[in-house]
Amino acid sequence: MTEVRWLDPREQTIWRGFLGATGAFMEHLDRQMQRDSGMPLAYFEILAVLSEMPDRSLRMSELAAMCRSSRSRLSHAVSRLEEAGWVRRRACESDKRGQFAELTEEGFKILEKAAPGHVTAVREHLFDVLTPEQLEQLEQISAAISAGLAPQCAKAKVELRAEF
Amino acid sequence: MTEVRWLDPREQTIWRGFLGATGAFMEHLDRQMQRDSGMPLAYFEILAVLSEMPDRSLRMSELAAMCRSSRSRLSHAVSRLEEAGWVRRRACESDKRGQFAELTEEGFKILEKAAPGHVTAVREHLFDVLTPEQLEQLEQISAAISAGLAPQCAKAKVELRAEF
DNA sequence: ACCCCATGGTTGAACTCTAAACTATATTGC
DNA sequence: GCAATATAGTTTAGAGTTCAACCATGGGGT
Repeated sequence: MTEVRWLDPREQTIWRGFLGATGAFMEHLDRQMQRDSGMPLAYFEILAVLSEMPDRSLRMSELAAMCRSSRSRLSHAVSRLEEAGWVRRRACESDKRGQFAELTEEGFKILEKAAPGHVTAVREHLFDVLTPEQLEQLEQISAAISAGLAPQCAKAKVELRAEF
Repeated sequence: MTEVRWLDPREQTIWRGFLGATGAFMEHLDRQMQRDSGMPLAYFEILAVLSEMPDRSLRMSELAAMCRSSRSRLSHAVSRLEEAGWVRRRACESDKRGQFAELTEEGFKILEKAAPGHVTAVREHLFDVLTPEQLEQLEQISAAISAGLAPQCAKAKVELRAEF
């Protein structure tokens, strides 16, 4: 139980800047998707991930992992997408607990319509505003943050077990 | 109406890395706050911003701007925080449409309790995993993204006017 | 074979967020 | 001074998310 190391003014500036930039950027992308294609960005990501899979289908839990989504959230989302006719569920033969989510033909068409606007927005507000060096740096920074987070998840699991 | 410039594999990697890192990081902070202090990160930010103001109070719209929140969202959030007794609304004398949100003594205490865990998490997963040079870079990158987004907002307002 | 627990996934309730409509006050231009 | 419009903030309805509880199947150990 040591003393808290508060953020000094310089760190505050960096932190607020980071929050502001990523927050505004993500919000912009989400709004763009909602406005132009009538779905939240998270749903677009589901369609996008599915479209890149052989058979355009994936087990629910794998899909959740790829989309950084909880199982519950994905389940709700897929239900919604299923109602829209863009995704269909299929049982898994080898594991009867399992479910596949599969992109429908209609879902693929919707994805094709939505993708250009999304990619354009990403390019315009990320790749076009950063220099090649900055992109390199951003890659390293992202990697470092992810790496610093990974043990945390592992630790959480261990602690869960340790409760007995 | 020119051709879409799709992301090449390298750009895809950077983009996915960025999404993964920021997504996981923010989610971690949100979960930490929810678990340890029973409120979403967004609510903590409201309390934090208020606490730094003279009189610990701020007009609703200014508060919304500082928290990168819509007016509607802030209104809901403040209602919730008011129920909890952590914030109180006060009418504005000079502009009778206006409202101040003011941090209560109890709200300040809650904030003091929640802050150490939050700051520690931010430090642990951001400042401790990046080198001083990377922090510098991140600051520049954030600034560039924000700058690239700012004209967009201005443009949106102009277009709104142009509809007449 | 059976018990125990882990895993895959869904569900329902409570909560948060968004968008649009709405009220009330302020401001502007004639 | 008044109509038109802009601004501040709230409200309502609907959509999305979270959390915990839940069902069903799978996989050991004994």
